[in-house]
Amino acid sequence: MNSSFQLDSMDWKIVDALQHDARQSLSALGKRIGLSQPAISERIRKLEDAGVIEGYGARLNLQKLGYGLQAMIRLRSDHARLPQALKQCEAMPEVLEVLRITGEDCLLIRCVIPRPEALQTVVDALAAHGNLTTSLVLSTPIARPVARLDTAEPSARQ
Amino acid sequence: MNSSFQLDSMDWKIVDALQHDARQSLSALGKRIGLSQPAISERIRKLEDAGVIEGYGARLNLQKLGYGLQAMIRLRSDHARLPQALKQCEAMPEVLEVLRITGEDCLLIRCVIPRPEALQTVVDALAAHGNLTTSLVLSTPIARPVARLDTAEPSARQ
DNA sequence: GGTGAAAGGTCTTCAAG
DNA sequence: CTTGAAGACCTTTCACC
Repeated sequence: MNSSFQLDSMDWKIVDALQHDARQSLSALGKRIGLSQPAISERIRKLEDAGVIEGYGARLNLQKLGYGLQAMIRLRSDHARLPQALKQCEAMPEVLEVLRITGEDCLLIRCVIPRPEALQTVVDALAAHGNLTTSLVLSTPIARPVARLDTAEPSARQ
Repeated sequence: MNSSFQLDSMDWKIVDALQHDARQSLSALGKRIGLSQPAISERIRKLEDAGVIEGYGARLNLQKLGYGLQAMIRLRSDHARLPQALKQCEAMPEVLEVLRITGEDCLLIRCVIPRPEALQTVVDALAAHGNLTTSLVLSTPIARPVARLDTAEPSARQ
């Protein structure tokens, strides 16, 4: 099933708490949101089984890992050359994320760069597959986890 | 300070493992990478204290959470109107990430959208702060955690 | 859906090598 | 860095409401 999962307000509290700290104990989580520990355990299991929660990961500081620069590169190419461009992206560990998007540009590529010189090799490699528009990331003013939009109950479907 | 932290190959193995599964037990992690559990514990503590590891979060499936659409919006504005634009972004929970970038566009805004109609309200709100270029995200061909670039060569080239 | 208790596993902290 | 062990904490499982 690729459709959405029905989360009630308790599920969202659990999801919010796990986004903030995925390593906290289930008993601490239970106290925080007012549910018994076995109940938390069961709900998390269901969220995992349903694929809502895909896993747990560490939030890392790219700067401290030695990646002082981040770049967003838009690639404008024709449809036939896309597979080749993606293959090139896969081969470069600097590329963390590739989005296939609508509009004049086909791909939006996020990559990390240890040193300014390293950006050149990435750009050179990608330029073979289309026209590039490269932007350096100066800062990240907003970065936050996904939240429930409707404060109303999810049963309020149109 | 804000500079990089010296990670040896063991530290990188720990970071890689924690990116893959942050909830695994430290003893399991130790067995996987060949280090005793107290040693793992101590290294993780140092990585956390140094700010390399900023926290732990859940990886969520946006589709299953009810966000079928994702959009990347570029906003081109003048410098004086940027604070106002950011304030607007902060006020919209659909906006997950805002990047300040170089180039003709000032901001790159990632947002999630539950239904197509919801994109309109986001776009309308942002359009007051500058010219928008909106792209829908069709797919995410690549999304992977950060890894250590090979010390020898920055990246494999075809 | 919820509680509470027992059994087994895990983390931290310590010693000593 | 390692092993080993003690005590505290956590998770799972179960019976039960």
